[in-house]
Amino acid sequence: MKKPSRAGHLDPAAICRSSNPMAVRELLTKIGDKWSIFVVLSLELLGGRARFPELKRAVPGISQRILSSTLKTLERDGLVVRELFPEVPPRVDYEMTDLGKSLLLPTQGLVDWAKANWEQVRETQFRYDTR
Amino acid sequence: MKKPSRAGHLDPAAICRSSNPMAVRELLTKIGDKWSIFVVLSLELLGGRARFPELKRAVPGISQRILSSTLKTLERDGLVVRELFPEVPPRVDYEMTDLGKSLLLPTQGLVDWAKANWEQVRETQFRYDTR
DNA sequence: CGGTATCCAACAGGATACTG
DNA sequence: CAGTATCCTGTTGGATACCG
Repeated sequence: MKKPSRAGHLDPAAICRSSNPMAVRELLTKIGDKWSIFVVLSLELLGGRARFPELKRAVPGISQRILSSTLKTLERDGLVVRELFPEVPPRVDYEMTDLGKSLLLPTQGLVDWAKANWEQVRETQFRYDTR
Repeated sequence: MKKPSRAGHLDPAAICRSSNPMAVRELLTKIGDKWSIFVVLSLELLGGRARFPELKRAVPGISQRILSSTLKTLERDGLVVRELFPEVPPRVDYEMTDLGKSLLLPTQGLVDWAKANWEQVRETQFRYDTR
């Protein structure tokens, strides 16, 4: 397990040097898309394992096509696993992997930040726009 | 200051309930775009304050137009401040705000995750693609 | 049920040229 | 110097219809 970075002081140089910075951007682009975070969080909310229509209900507003492609990307990345039961009608379970669950933890950091500061961001935007 | 969330167990329900979940997605979409993170990190790397061409040099590959619009968005969000010196030729300084700096901290969590797990993600992708 | 195929609108962002 | 204007392309994602 990786230990959480000690707070206090942050070294942006270390951030930029750490492995390849592209990984960071790719990760952010990936989980920063319109639905991934919600799908991951909803799947965890459903106990870490759920069927397609359960997920669809748990993520209001998502279309079938987007849920499908989002899950495929998550599966490709190893964050969820897909299990097909060859029944009629077919049934598919999606389950969080340990890797997927491990991503929830740092995500929490951003959630906390958004929770703590988003209102201020909105106000700043408003002031900027109404100048 | 917000205290880092205690590890051990994570409550996704809390994540989903925390303020509005839209804030989280908007934040991720924002910093998950192609250049924002690099601009923010580079600005911090340059000591938290820099001029336009310094930033441009510090972020290889970014175009003038994109750097400009990225900075404008960051300014609108209150993550950086823009200071114009009415000289000829004009000169503009960009500086990180405390809010902007505070975002670096949770970002570090994702950086750590990417550093620790990205190779595994790539391998998983490769295996998925070559099936 | 759990998708894929097709079509389309919106937007991000790159190249280039121009301006106060 | 520090942008903006214009043009253009690729990608994201929404709607709908069809398939095994």
